[in-house]
Amino acid sequence: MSQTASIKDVANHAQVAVGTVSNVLNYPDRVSQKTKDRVLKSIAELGFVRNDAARQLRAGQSRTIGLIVLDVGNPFFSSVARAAEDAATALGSVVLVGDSGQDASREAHYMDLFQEQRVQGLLLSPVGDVEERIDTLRERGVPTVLVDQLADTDRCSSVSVDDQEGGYLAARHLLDLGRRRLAFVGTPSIRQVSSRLEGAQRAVAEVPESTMEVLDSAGQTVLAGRQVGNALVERDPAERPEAVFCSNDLLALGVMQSLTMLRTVRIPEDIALIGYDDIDFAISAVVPLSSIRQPTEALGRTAIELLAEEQESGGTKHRAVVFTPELVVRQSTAGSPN
Amino acid sequence: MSQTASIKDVANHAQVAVGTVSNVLNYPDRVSQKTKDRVLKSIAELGFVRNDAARQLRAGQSRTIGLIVLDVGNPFFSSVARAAEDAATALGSVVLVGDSGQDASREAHYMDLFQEQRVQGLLLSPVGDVEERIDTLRERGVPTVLVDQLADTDRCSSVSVDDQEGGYLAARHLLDLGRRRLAFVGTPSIRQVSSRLEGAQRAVAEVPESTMEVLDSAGQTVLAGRQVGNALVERDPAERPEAVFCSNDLLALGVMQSLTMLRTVRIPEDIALIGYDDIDFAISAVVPLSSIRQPTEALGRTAIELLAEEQESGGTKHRAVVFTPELVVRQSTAGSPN
DNA sequence: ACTCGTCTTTGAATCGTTTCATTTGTTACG
DNA sequence: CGTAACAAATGAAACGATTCAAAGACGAGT
Repeated sequence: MSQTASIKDVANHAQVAVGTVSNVLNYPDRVSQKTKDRVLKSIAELGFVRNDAARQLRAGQSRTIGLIVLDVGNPFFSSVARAAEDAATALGSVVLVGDSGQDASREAHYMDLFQEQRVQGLLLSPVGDVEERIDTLRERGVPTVLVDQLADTDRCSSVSVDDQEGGYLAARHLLDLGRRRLAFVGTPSIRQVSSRLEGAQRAVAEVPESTMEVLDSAGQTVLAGRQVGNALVERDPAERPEAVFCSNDLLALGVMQSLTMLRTVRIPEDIALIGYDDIDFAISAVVPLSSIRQPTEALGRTAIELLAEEQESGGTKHRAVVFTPELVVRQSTAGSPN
Repeated sequence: MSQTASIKDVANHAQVAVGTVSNVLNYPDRVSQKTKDRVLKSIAELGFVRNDAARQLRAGQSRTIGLIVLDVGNPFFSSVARAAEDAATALGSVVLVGDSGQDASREAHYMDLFQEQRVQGLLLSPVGDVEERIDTLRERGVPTVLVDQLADTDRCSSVSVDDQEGGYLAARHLLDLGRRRLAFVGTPSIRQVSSRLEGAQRAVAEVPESTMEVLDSAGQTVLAGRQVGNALVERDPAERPEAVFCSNDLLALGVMQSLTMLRTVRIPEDIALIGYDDIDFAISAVVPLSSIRQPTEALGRTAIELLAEEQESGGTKHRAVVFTPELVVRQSTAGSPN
């Protein structure tokens, strides 16, 4: 009683064969009402709970989908995760979330773990170069969908948002305000970030006399943003950029904190500031933050859909869905456009 | 090759017995160097990956810990979850996170799921009345630790923060500012929230002429806060409270958005506002938000420690750890104290 | 050459399900 | 009354790892 009862215990207690108990659980129609009642009663009395490990072992597959994100603390990812969970639940699956924290070894750790768990599939927002590993996974029958990053459709499916376009929109917006000396804050080693940077550089290239410096941040968190912000505050005012584009809202909020802390810098008058992701907290910032909105629910939902397609096709057909980002203008970039 | 190789395949390929392969994996010392090399080579060639289901089945236990939180989107919980994950990783376990969304049926769903997975233990931030269910779990050998809620030490362990004290601190602070007509915003059906409310009421009882109305919000999110805020804005100014205490920062930020949107209400002059949790975003709000800080890392870490203790004692000894919250004063409650 | 002890290796048994070919039971019909 | 048709129940055989008693290999000591 103290230890969990097995299906065999239930069978003994209900005076039936183990197969019958299994049928009650999985194919209730095959069992007569009378037997069913008896078995269910025994299940309740013994407090029987299915052993998922045994079930999986037999089935050869779990009902589990692995999701590896760059940072669960980032509302962008928790929103994507939530959407994916909901979509998966509707299909009778469960999503396990792993947080790589932008660390390639933690990412690898979770990939190994999920492989051992024989997950149905993997949703991955990659840190490093994972193309080879994904090939391996596919060979081993673990379909993978890249999330928030475009993939070759030869290799695997992906859902993403056009980061170049988003970067372009952000920088173009800053330039349209009349700002010429821009700064980009982020960690370009992440592919999404470098795409946003490229887009921004394209916009800068279109406007004569405009420049953009790149400030590499230590991570993509509020804290990292604060550090960059402090560095900006310490600069000679003439050396400060006129506008700052942060590769996500967390960074932007951190930068904002530092800039506004000592009231030496005014936003947007002295420095216009724009983030990326349009998280819920952007609107309620000290200075409501302009941002680039991404459709998080659609990302999460589509990721699950694509995974289902991969499974159906046996991992042969891949599809890349790309959403379009949207500029959201708020006070942090208010000001007379030229 | 396309399908995953089993330990038996490896054994054949390396010309050894299955037991030897298992030993290479689990007790490398028992195996001679020569054999080990050969087996490892076969493992690499066949791309063998351990099947966790089979391992668990045999072991009777998984290396998994279940964590059910009220809302992963809430930075408070994602921070606790992160700390718990780190602590668990150090012990060689993995944390699976389930989001109940403050819904008792989703909570039950995850409890069932984790039970089927035969988790090592459960960390639970409960929505409804779970005491009975916890008794059942304990009987079935699943130790449970309540997170962010005090428990009878007869039944199970718990890590929590003194919510009454936190509520008292918040309300007392508002009263000390000279405010007399307070409002409390939250969902008192959640135990943590009702404790905070009780603490606040204790403070109000200490100050003559002071009152506090209770505004029941639909959830504990930014959106729910916005709704309450809108209702306050629509009130006749004379009917509005002089100070508002929200049972968490998300609600407070939502209320703040509504109040400051139309600039009809000034914070803190017209309404002083305080939240709870002191999430990272509180400091960078339109009006930097006063709050009650909780030690999230300590909560997560301690939860795992207590779970380990439960396991060692076989679920007989329980312990309740209670941390003390801390008032953090920012601009949203600035003003001359009386 | 033989025994003893140590170090390796073996392979059958086990964990708890699901599956499926068989057996058993029941009803209907000629 | 015999049997065909169908429904319900059975139980042995997987699934893939770990465990452990037993067997095998090998060198040292007598």
